[in-house]
Amino acid sequence: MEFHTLAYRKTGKVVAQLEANRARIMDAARELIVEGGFAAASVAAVARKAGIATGTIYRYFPSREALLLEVFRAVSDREMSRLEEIAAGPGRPGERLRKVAEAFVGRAVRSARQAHALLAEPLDGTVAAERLAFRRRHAAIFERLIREAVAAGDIPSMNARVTASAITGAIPSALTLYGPDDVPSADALVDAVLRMAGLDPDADKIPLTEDLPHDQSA
Amino acid sequence: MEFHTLAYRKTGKVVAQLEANRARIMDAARELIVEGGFAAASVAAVARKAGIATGTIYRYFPSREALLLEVFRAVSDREMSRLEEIAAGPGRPGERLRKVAEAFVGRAVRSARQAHALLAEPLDGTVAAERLAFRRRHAAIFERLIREAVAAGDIPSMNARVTASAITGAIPSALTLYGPDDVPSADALVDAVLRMAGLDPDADKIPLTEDLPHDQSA
DNA sequence: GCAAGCTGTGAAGCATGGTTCACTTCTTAA
DNA sequence: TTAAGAAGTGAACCATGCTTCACAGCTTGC
Repeated sequence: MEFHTLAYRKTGKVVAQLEANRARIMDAARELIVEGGFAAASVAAVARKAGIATGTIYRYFPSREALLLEVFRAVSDREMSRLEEIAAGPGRPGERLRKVAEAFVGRAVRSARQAHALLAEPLDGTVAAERLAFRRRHAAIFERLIREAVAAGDIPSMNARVTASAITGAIPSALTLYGPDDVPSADALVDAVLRMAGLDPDADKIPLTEDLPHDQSA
Repeated sequence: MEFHTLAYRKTGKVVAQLEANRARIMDAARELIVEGGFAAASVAAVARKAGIATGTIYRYFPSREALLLEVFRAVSDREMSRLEEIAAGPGRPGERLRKVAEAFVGRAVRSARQAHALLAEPLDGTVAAERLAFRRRHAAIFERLIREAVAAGDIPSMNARVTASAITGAIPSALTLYGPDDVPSADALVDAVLRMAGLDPDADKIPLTEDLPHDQSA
């Protein structure tokens, strides 16, 4: 048995370079997905956009599927944590419900193509399962808020789970039914969502005296 | 120039046979789609299920795409005309709105897998465009009813198009979010849809002349 | 029965696009 | 400077699945 000298060891510079490359690949994939859907994000196209050879992709990701999955997760996690933050924030449940709906709709309207890719673009395999999970997290946020709002007496009693999953589908549908370039009024959509949740969309447009800052119930 | 005798001409029996084969191919495709989604309806699989050779498919349809498109159209047209019939029927707009929602939801719940394939299954190409058209027809039905209901004073003023496209997505979402085997309560879903359209779901359960509003402002 | 014309066949052809791998290029430590 | 080890390369490989086509088999009119 002989001791080999280690002629090579990753140094900080190389590690940074590798991480940068990984990020560049993910960026390239994300841009392609946003521009042309998942189908446009072929391995060859991603490599070209990232300025590397196709084979190099496989130094960073075990498969195309894994790459797309990671991109999807990164984007959707960012979106989701924002909504969860609002949902957990201060204010009456009904109020927070409105804020979450506004944030969801507003974000989706502002970056319509990304929202389309995230929510409506046809896709398959593991990524499809991930999207389902993503939408369920959406639904879970609304479901929880609806339960709280019912308990607080802000809205009438209803099936929270069904209403939440309906809302979760209503928003993407309204945004995408007429294409990513013909996006509807965000306000009108938020109003529709609030009605479905049993809230009066006009309730806070005329500021009422009843705005007691109720401690956030959890 | 010479006249050739016509040694062969399609007879009624043959024509009937051809039509039967065509129908058998479409049936096979439809069943495969319902069972396993569009991906499961490969040309080879359809041929096997129909009891013919793969090449024979192409005697009846110019391409796989065309076959799937025709199957999709046949199924969705049947669904759609039922809804349009109800929408055009008698009764107040709000009443018809409720009936359409009930029919849509009820039908989808009863044949959950078919509804899933029709509404949520990932697909691509021409069929994707056809589904969009299908969903737009759904939305158009609701949009028209909402306009009528607003005009009749049954519901408050709202953006009819946005509300309609939201409803159109809400129903499939609620039905599919937890898989085709865990279908939610149809009643709860109809209630949610009615609330979004500004109707009180309980309005006709207890036949009051004047419904006392829920005290929903705290 | 026979020839013309149509339908059925399924293996081969082909397109697409993910994946691999032998090779080159680069980085590091001595 | 040199050698070990790692990263980059891209053409070839391969899997999937739609489509074609030369041929066999059937139906019809005479």
